[in-house]
Amino acid sequence: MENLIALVDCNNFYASCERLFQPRLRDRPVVVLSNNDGCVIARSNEAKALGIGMGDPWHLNKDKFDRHGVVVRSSNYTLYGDISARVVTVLRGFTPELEVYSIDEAFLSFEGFADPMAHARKLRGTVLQWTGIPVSVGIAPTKTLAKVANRLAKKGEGRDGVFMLTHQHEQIAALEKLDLTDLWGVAGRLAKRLAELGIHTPLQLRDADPGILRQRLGVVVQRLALELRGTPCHEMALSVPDNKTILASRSFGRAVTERSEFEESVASHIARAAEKLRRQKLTAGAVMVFAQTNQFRTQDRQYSASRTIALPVASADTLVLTNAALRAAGCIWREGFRYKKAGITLLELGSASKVQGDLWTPADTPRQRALMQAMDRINAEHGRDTMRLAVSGVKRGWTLRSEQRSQRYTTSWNELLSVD
DNA sequence: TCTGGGGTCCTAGGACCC
DNA sequence: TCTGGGGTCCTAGGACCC
Repeated sequence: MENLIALVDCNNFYASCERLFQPRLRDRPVVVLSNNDGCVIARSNEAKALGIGMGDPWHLNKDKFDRHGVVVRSSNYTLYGDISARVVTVLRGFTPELEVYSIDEAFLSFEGFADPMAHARKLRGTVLQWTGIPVSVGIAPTKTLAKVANRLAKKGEGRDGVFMLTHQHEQIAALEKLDLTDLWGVAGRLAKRLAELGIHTPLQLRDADPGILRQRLGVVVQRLALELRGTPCHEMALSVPDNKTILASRSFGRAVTERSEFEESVASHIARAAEKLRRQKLTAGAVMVFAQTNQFRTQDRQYSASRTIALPVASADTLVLTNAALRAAGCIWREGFRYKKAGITLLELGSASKVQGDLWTPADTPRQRALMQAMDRINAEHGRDTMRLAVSGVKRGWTLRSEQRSQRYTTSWNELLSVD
């Protein structure tokens, strides 16, 4: 069987974690609350049966929870992260290729296994035995179909929490049981736009013309439809990529009107974000601060704003340059109305281009040498190994920012290159 | 009074450049 | 100096996921 993917999903993960160490919570409705005990983010099956919804605010439901004897827990992410790692360790024993998709889900390549169902059942039993966490397994040729299979496994289709969708007729039968918004990647807005195109069911989406989907709704929806047909569009990501953003945010919990209090909050959030950044051994290319008013107070005028400050940052062997800078350095030249890039591997990194440090060695021109010397000089002045050359909109002018004090230097290109 | 926090990817549109 | 077309860069925002 080619390209079989298993999605392993922990059942009611946070609630299951709480139960591990509190046996008295077994068979009782359990909910786990978000950071500030604001709203429900996990529910045991018993809690779901009481009609408690994902995201239900606690302060509006306290009475109901009391009435039904619901056990309410604050979240403990350290604990959940630890148990998640244990589950992943067990899963690694069942496949050579695994993608950790979220704290409670992983995609496993089941390619080449003689009896995937038996393998999955064994996996499920082992995870439960070794970690105490119940999981469901969905198996299919694509990630999107594996999600579908997993969903049905949770609903009791298949056997022992395992459900497989290998044949087309099975896939079609499965899709007939779902709504559009049950699909991975379809929420309310998209469902509405699909409906405008006359697509109301997962099966209709599966059989829609991919070219028209692409044209009308974008590449994401096109991929989704192809995946539903069994054509993989999402590769397995075997290693965990570096974060592209790190966010530290909190709701205030009450109205903040004093500037000083606001500033204090911003400072502490930035400190927390920076801690995460250092723990992951990353550097930041920019800092963004945002704030918004309480969207639930619809009687109030709403406001939101954000500011971003670019930081000049690069690892020791990487320079971050814009194309304009490369062009100026003679690495990119113009031919007619076309630009050509000379022997450079340009990796798109956000909207800047990331250029490997050895770029300068093979293509060594006087202009490039001058640029490097100029940058060296400025770096030396500010005690940095590397710096970013940012191109401002000033005519024939370039803005350099040192990392140290975010100072700005505006100078002409020729002035920059006049190295003494 | 109290309504989460942390992510990813894609697209549209304007400024700017040559 | 004018011209037009096309590319890049940047920002904001939408949409979705867990």
